[in-house]
Amino acid sequence: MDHDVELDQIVSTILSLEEDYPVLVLPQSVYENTMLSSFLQPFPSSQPPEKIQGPLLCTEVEEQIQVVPSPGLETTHEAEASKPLDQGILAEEMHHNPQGMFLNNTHSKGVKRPFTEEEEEGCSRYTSIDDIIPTSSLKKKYQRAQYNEEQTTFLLDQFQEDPYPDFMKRCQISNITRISEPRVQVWFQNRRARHRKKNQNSDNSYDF
Amino acid sequence: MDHDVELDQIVSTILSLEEDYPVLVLPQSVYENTMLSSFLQPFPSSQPPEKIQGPLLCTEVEEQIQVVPSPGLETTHEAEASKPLDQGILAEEMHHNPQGMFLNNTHSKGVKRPFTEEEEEGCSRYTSIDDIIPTSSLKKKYQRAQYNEEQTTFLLDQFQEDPYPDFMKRCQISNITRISEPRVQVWFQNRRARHRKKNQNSDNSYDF
DNA sequence: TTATAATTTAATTGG
DNA sequence: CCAATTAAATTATT
Repeated sequence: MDHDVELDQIVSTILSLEEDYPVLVLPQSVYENTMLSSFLQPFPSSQPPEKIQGPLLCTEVEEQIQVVPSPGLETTHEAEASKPLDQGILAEEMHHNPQGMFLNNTHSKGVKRPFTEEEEEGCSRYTSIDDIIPTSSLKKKYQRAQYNEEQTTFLLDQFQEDPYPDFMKRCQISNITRISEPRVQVWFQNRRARHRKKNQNSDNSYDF
Repeated sequence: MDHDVELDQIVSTILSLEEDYPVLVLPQSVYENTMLSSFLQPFPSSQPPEKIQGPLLCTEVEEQIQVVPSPGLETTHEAEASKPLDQGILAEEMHHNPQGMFLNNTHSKGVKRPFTEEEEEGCSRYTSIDDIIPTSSLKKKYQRAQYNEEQTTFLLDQFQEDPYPDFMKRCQISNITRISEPRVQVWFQNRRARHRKKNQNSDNSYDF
């Protein structure tokens, strides 16, 4: 479980800056029926995800490795901001317009996630050459999340609007879906890879 | 595949200055069994890398994109020197890191590589959602090298000795591993980042 | 088995 | 140089 308190605080802080930032593009139905601000709240708990407890589903964890009691897992996103985060946040960057036109080569626009400890490094699955850690018993279990349909639908929707969400957008998505921001990032990476592979095949398949 | 003839010439030139320069620190076994000079030669081709043809592995490329015939890929490092290399030699400087600390950049020592054309692009921008994610047809293919174990072991060995090899050392490493000098530099950058991330809890992970 | 989450690593971008 | 992020490839889980 990569619960990162520091990152949660940063996410909370950056979410408080929402007003200065372009908001997520939401489905049209949202604008018709609902206030926009209500969609920046998490999914209502009235429809609890089947297997998801916190922001991340842990399929078969809470082994003996789980030591940290994970204080306030359900409310970490709403936790009070306690860090000024006065570095690395430049609200007005606008390298990207909502129509999907990128002004320069990079997709990495807007606010970037600061350097936080995530992915504890000692748990490499692969026997790297320099990792001379013979104790495979300490190896952490491979954790695989599974997102419910509500979450997936929302992610797919956002993917349509912007397959390269910056840190700010990922925080908003995280806040809504209750999926931690790093998992959101991984989801988009995998989604892009899948999209890329699909298009690559379709490019060459027409001459069959 | 960033084959840069001009850079190869520079590499060759600087390698010719080896006598005036400190030599790579090599594993102890080298001193016992082999002449030092023999290790400044490339890895013997008697053990050909499985998928590596030249200095760079191209997993599934050499498609229609590959246009340049890459003249003398295997011997570019030994090419005759033709450029005096009288520019870009600065010994010492201070540099600032985003964490707010000024570090004495004692790593950046010796000869530095002059600017080379890392050119490219001018690629057309994308307009539709499907084209935001670049595919191989639209964009120059992202080429990912993969170094074999012999190369990786040698690089790791050198990293242990000096995580900040200057241009001269990188040329030597390039000459031995048959990995182009820019790739060597990228490898060390990524390696330092990984090392930094692994023990970022320590006081100053910038000190190796 | 496929689908997909997670991990590793080379490469890129911008500062 | 560094931080962050990307693509590519692979591994692991369901």
